[in-house]
Amino acid sequence: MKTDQTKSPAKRDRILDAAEHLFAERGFEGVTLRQIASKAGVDVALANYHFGKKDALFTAVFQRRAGELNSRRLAALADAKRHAAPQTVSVEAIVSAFLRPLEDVQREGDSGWQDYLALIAYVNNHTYWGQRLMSSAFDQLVTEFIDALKTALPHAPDDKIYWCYHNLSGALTLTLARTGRIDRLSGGLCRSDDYKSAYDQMIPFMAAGFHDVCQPG
Amino acid sequence: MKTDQTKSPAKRDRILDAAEHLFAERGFEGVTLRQIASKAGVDVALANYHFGKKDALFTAVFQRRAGELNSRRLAALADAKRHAAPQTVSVEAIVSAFLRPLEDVQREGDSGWQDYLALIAYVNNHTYWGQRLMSSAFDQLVTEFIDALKTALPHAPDDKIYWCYHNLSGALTLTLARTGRIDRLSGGLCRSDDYKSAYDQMIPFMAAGFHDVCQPG
DNA sequence: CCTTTTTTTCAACGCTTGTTGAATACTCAT
DNA sequence: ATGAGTATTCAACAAGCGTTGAAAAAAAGG
Repeated sequence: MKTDQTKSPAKRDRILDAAEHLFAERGFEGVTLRQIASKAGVDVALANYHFGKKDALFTAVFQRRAGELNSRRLAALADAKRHAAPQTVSVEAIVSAFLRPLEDVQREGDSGWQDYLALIAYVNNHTYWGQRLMSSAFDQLVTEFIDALKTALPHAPDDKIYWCYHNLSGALTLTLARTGRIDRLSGGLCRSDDYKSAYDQMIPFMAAGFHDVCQPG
Repeated sequence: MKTDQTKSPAKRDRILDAAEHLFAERGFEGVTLRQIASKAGVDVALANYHFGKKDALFTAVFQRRAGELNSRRLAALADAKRHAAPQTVSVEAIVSAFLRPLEDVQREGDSGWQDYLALIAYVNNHTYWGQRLMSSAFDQLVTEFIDALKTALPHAPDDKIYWCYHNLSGALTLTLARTGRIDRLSGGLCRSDDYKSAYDQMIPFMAAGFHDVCQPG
């Protein structure tokens, strides 16, 4: 059997799932291969057989779901453009296309997606080697969304668009991390795992911020 | 000599400085005590003598500057209230009081403050044990700012206030992390270490978001 | 100057880590 | 059934980890 992706046995995926969960919770150096193997119910050496070094396993986990996430977001952006035609798509619709696919995948029940999104948060905030992974996986997609924002805000200078996207990305990252901090601060009134409420308020919040910062005056 | 805080020798502080820098860059498990000792120019065992276990060293680093930061922010908030009196202080002034002290300490040249703020970003995004540190150091301060926001937005339900603060906190956290991602996305147009630009746009952005989400209708 | 206390280094401990090569179990086409 | 190819385990390695107790150096006190 050649390295056939479709016929890969279950244990390979169990390793990816276990690594996804643990890496998202405790970071790259915070997890040992033995913890991953134990959670996956396999021997330590198996991770090395399938993925090589620990770095490569982390990269494999990070890239596994990136393609599908990008597809869903691009489809949402295309939908928004189609619905708006022949007018240009609004900032709110662009932000919504950026965020709602995240809510969708989390709502489909697969807890792996929740782990994956938390892993994105970890990588995105990581100074040292996280940015290489972020760029390779998401730069192309982000550029498409930023281009759409430039079209929706034709009077805005580019640097303001980027800074506004930075705000959006930061707030989103903290949401994906699900740290439980808002639960504690609010005395249980808000919950970190309540994605719907998070996005329901984040979309108009960000749209208002974009418009205020990027207004012509 | 009893444990006299004021007469502590220089090597103790050098350990804190080195740990601050390395922990902020690579996280708790990503740094070894030997790396810290090497950067500080001392023996490995000295960290243990002064601070005990590795966890305690991390906690000491995190708490070292928390008090002064809280003082500066509280003073800024009090200033804003005084200037607004007898009217209530605006959302924009509250957000500004929350953010500008960060710009101040970074501008004073001490590179340790930059490391410390990046360390806050690391801890704030850490699911597993970061929240205990965040709460013990900053919950009281944040509650004061949120109370001020509730006063400035009397018609807003509490949960919306908390979600809006979550957005602010997330964007700020990504700023403090200085990952260099905005530099890459913008092709050098924006720079992660340009705090002034970051806050100049973040303050009106966040104020607009608060007002939009929390408006009565 | 001698004694006491604090600071710093030295040397090493026991343990865990990522990684590997060889041995075993499994899969499946013929 | 057999045998080639893949998947998985086993056992162990060298390296590096956090931590420690005792020795040495420095500082303080009278």
